[in-house]
Amino acid sequence: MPTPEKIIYDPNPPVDPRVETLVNELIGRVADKWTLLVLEELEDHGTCRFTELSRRVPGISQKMLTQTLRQMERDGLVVRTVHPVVPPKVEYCLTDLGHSLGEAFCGVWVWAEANLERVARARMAFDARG
Amino acid sequence: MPTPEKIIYDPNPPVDPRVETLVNELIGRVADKWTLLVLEELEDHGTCRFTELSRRVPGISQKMLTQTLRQMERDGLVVRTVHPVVPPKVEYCLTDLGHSLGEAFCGVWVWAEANLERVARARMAFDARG
DNA sequence: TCCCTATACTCTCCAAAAGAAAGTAGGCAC
DNA sequence: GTGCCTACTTTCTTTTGGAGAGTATAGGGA
Repeated sequence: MPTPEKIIYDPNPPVDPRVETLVNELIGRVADKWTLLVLEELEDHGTCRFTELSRRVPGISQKMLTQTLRQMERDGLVVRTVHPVVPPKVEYCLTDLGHSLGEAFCGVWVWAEANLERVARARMAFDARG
Repeated sequence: MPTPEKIIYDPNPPVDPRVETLVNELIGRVADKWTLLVLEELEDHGTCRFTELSRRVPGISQKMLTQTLRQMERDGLVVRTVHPVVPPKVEYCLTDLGHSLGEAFCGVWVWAEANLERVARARMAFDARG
């Protein structure tokens, strides 16, 4: 006999599971540490060059910056403009979509700033409990 | 002679760089794929047991679920309640802090749902350009 | 002439993180 | 005894990430 498959009452509105999967994937893609930090820099400083970003985003490697920017470009979050000069000059800026994502993340930045202390205290308490 | 250290005008309000570093760290910690998905499940379904979560969060391994829950507990986002019975029973639920983070992320879920199509189209266009 | 600089990558190598799968504890039903 | 149940660990393999060197090209200086 197959597993009887418990019926659990779900108080939430029925959502197409395929949409949910896609949303989860997109969240996983976009809620990435480096994507967030790059997004924030471009929000704050507008159009930036590659080296400028690598200086501004603390701790990012060139490899990850390139990779992150490519993915963001593919997802339609940034535009990449190449100026055919020597030495090379490439500029990145947010699209409307990228900007709207930045706004969506605004609440998280505010939360982080507001709750730094609480998290720090929670960690100390946890670590003290062993 | 040391590098002359270009002076760039920064239009943003001066923020203590130490605070910024801490916020960045916290964002990196909290804006993690699995943390987000677990947070969302606990928001939607309230208190959950370990196995329930591992069933609900698509694709998570037991190792990552344990690890994610531990970190969330350390950060004060969830409470872990052990019922000393056999077989073991452990329940997880969000704290106020966890709940507030869930609300902060709400905008991102809404954004993802609203912009799935745009991202999909952007990707197709990008891939078509080669 | 040769060398150096600047920029935006790209490549290679190694360490760290994540995933898959099997193992563990310890009562309980059979 | 055998096997089951849950919430983990442990081990092993694969993937990912970071450090650092290499690349192309034009202009400037010795």
